[in-house]
Amino acid sequence: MPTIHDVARESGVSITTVSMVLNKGSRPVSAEARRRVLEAARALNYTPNANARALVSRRIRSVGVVFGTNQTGLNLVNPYISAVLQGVLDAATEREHNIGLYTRPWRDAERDAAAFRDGRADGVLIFAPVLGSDLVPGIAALGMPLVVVSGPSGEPEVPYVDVDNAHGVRLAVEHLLGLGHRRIAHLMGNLDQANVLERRDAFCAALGEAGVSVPPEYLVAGQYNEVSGRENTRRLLDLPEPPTAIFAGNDVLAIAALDAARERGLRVPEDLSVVGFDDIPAASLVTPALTTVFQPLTEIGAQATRLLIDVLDGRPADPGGVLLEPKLVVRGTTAPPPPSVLSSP
Amino acid sequence: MPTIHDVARESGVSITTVSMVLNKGSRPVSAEARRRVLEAARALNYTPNANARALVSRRIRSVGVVFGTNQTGLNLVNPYISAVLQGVLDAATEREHNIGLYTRPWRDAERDAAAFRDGRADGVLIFAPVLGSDLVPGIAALGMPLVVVSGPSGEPEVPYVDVDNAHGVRLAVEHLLGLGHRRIAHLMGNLDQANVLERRDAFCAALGEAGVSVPPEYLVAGQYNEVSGRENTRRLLDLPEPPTAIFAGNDVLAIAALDAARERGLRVPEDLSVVGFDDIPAASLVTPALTTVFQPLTEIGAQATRLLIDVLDGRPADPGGVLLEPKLVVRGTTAPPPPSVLSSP
DNA sequence: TTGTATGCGTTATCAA
DNA sequence: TTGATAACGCATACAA
Repeated sequence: MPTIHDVARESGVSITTVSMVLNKGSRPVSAEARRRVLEAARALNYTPNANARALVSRRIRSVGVVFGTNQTGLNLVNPYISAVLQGVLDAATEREHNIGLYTRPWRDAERDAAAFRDGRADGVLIFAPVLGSDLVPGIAALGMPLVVVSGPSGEPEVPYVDVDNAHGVRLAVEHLLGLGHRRIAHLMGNLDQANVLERRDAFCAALGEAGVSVPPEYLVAGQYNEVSGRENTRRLLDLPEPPTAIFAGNDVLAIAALDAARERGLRVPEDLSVVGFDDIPAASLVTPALTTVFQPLTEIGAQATRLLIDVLDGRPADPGGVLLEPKLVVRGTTAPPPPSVLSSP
Repeated sequence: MPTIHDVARESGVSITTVSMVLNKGSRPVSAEARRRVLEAARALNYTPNANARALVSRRIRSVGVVFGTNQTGLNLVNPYISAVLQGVLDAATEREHNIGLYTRPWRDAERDAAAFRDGRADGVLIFAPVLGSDLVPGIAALGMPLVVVSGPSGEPEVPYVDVDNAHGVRLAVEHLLGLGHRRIAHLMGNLDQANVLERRDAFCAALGEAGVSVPPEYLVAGQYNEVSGRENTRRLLDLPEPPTAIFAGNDVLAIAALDAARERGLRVPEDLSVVGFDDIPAASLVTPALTTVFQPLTEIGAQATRLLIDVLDGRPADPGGVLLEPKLVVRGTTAPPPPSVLSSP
């Protein structure tokens, strides 16, 4: 592989000059020297070695991606994750950075945080860290530039980008309330995720303000997957006083709820209304199409990435978090509750 | 950031010894020295700098990912791509390699191939290169280890991993033939992709062997997206003698066909049968659920990655390609053709 | 306008 | 069993 020395020799100049022209350095280079360098570089198919360059410049122009939920590993098939990663990719491309995916499993910050400071990336994006994990403070303490994507960072100095969960939930609940629903249940993911708690609290708050009480059995926790969604929906429908509407913590859960309802012979939206969260591609494919809260996943990934690269470039980031606005997308799974219920005691 | 020198000083040994114990080097180290080094390394939160290491060892334990269709950029939201990338991720994790996503736009090999040899990755995975692109031969000519994912490499020395397209198509066509269909159309993606050509050829061959002729207007090319799928399906349904079954080149096209059929008031599968290809998650979510040809996307990504890392580790890869087996998944969009058609001339 | 020399943090070679 | 020291390929301070 050709090195800067080869280019220098070939073009009859010093390696400094080669470096200067290839890096658009500030120092003056004669037109002739420049021409020769460029020609030689092209002839030799020369590309600077990023590692050598990083070693001296302390910058490699790559952003690292770390997955907060290390237990399960990254799941790109999860449309939520891939949409966010797409945003990261877009922004990184636009700012001329590569992306590095850290694959090494980690357990705790004490032991593993330092591994993310191995020089492969200039800064790190942490995807949806689980609540109570010490990874974020651990990496931050090492002085590694850090931004949290899809979740609060928990640390005042660590910026984060997320959707405004409280606002999104409010949109969903108010929609259901407006249709006349009063018996509204909430299908939740795992309580070790911050967004699950945020959505639950916002759910209770929104209903509370409307003077609607939430029986504890209407709040069902589980996982953000189909199996959990189906089981918990069945549980809900088996209640002596089943809900007339279900607000699911995400679309996967909502789609599972659709399935479970159908299995029970309930028509959606006539007998049961369902609202999701995320607006993943599948939401518009199911029948009837899912009413859901859209969150700008790609934009969340992109903003977090821009924020991180700003920090890397020495532009200080505003402390605190950035909350992007969700949007209610009304489709076919919501309608007024059945009359029988309206007139019941 | 602590360096190997800090660890050496802290533990009272030379950097050579530190390097030896941290890399499980072959040379003997006293138990006492080893203990002290380990202790110091942990106390200092030391992590070896991957760039410095790569510079001398010429190995960084990262695999690069390059997207063959550079025009549109990577689209992770495309479930096809994300499933393959997931497999890459799994295999890289298992073999203790990181993943680097190359984001720089490229045009032609002559100008851009060398950029992938910048030392950030030891070898490169090219995703679905477009037909006629000189990128694969270009990178290969530079001596960079290379494996093509989801597509033929076109070069005898460059290994590739893909699904057995011909077999998959045969499964689909034989299923439709077995149901009694004779008027079968094929919705295609862009003809600049190898798999599109392979599927088309296999389609014609399978029907030909069964003695069924394929009128040219039954072969419609477009793009692998919904808009194209919908338009081309309408075109097909508007034919004087419309098909009774549509074999779509991928699931996105098939789902679009479902939509277009519904729009025309046709019932699926009673009036029209539809078969897809890929078995993306959405395939089982649509109503009725899509009959399709499953391809092991994640496994394709994983095998390609293992192949590449084998090469990097000095284990020579078998030349040629690896073709993984598809599987027919019969769901709700296929049935015998309507009787009126059977009895028509 | 240009070149020489130093150091970035490692691994590996040599000598002890 | 251990320690100097020379690369690795590059950017840059210093010198000319």
